[in-house]
Amino acid sequence: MDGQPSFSLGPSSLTEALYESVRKRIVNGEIAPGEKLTEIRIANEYSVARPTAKACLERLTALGLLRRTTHKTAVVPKLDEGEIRDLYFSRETVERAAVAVLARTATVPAAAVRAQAAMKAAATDMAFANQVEADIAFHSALVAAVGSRRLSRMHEVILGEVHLTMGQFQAHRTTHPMNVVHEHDDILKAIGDGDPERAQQRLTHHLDQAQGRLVGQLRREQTEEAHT
Amino acid sequence: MDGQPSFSLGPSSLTEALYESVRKRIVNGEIAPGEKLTEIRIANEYSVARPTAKACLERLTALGLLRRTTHKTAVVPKLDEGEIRDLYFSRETVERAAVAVLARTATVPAAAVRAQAAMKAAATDMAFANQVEADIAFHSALVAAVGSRRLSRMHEVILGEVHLTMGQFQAHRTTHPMNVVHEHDDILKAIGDGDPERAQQRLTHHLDQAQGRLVGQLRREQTEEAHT
DNA sequence: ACCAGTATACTTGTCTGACGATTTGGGCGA
DNA sequence: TCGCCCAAATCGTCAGACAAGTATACTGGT
Repeated sequence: MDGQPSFSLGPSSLTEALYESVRKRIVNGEIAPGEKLTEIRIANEYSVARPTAKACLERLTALGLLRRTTHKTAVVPKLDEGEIRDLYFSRETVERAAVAVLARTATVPAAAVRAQAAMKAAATDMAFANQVEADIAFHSALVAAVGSRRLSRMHEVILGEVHLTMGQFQAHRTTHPMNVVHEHDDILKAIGDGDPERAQQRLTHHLDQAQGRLVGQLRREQTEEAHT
Repeated sequence: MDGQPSFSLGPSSLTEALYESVRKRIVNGEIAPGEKLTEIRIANEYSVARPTAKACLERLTALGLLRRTTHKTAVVPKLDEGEIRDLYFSRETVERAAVAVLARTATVPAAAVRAQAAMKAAATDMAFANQVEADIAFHSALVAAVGSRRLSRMHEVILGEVHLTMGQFQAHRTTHPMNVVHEHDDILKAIGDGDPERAQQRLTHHLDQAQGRLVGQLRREQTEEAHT
């Protein structure tokens, strides 16, 4: 698949490249939730040694992108409603702090506005994958602009699970993406005006909407599944 | 919640036991900051294979308890003032969210009051190590009572670095521990009264005090170091 | 005589292969 | 039909060899 060396100054380390590749496949939904991911399978698919695959699975497990108990096969998790709520509670905690800090100095991250532009483009092209990508980039830019290494690290883990869940529902996506774009704009506007309270309020609203869409999708899927 | 097993006989896994042991040695300051921690050293000290030691060091690096760049030896970090501020900013973000949730339902965690009792006992006995331990347990109980797996996971990482820093300064500790006990009591009181705003305010005050003590200690150490 | 550049050796990290321990699933017997 | 036993598969651990980077010592030049 990865044809030429092309540029592929892909992470100098082999384990790093492997990790990134598997991570991408998981969050993009290429590997279905509940699917068994054995060390041997990874080792064969990528032609690497098993310990290398093992290290990769351990890292992904630590980030919550895989579930595994001792002596059992790792599986990609399917987040239920309770876990989605937990995830978004944690996400809200981190991002509220971030936008408050940014609004206090009226700092609008350049990377966030770039992500917004990319999202609008993806919305008109109906490119779902790019949409999700841009959405992640937007929120990531918000937190990164705070300049706190630890906050960014926490957020990265959270966003990993968010990305995973969005990727799993990506195929059946129905809601119009422009709503999301407008909600993002509202947040940036509040930050630019130096209004921390409004920025936090807008962010909470946006995340509540997103969470609602996910939970709704999940319920729809479950009822549909019960009919089979 | 932390129900019965409570025997916690050494983790069945060898890697787990090794990890816990090394972690304890680091956060307790038994391994000085700046000290080189090679894989071979760990392997020899515990009579385990190199890959096992490697996995251990990788886990600790991921948690921020070790710093390592490619092809260089892992060292236990010495947090400078900027990093301590970053650490406490992240800590405040997480714990503020926690106490707000608890205060909203006026839920005072039983584990927290137990930790308070332990802290008072340690204070009268002048047992520094137990003091730090109880302090960590108190804040950990606060977050755990929220019931959010992800918030607890983030907090665990943060507290690891906090523990590390406190352990490094533990020897030269001068401030009276009763101040800390009273600050903790204020927080619990506000939670019990169901007053989220005051609980957050008390928490922020407490963390500012703690951060100030650490930064002060750090500066004193540096000037003292410059005289040699 | 001192400084800079280079080459060598040591340390460290990474990758590969194999063995033992444990859990899960299926088949046989009661 | 239920329980026990066996077998297959998977995970955890150990041992070894290769490649990369860093530090040190040496030599040449100033």
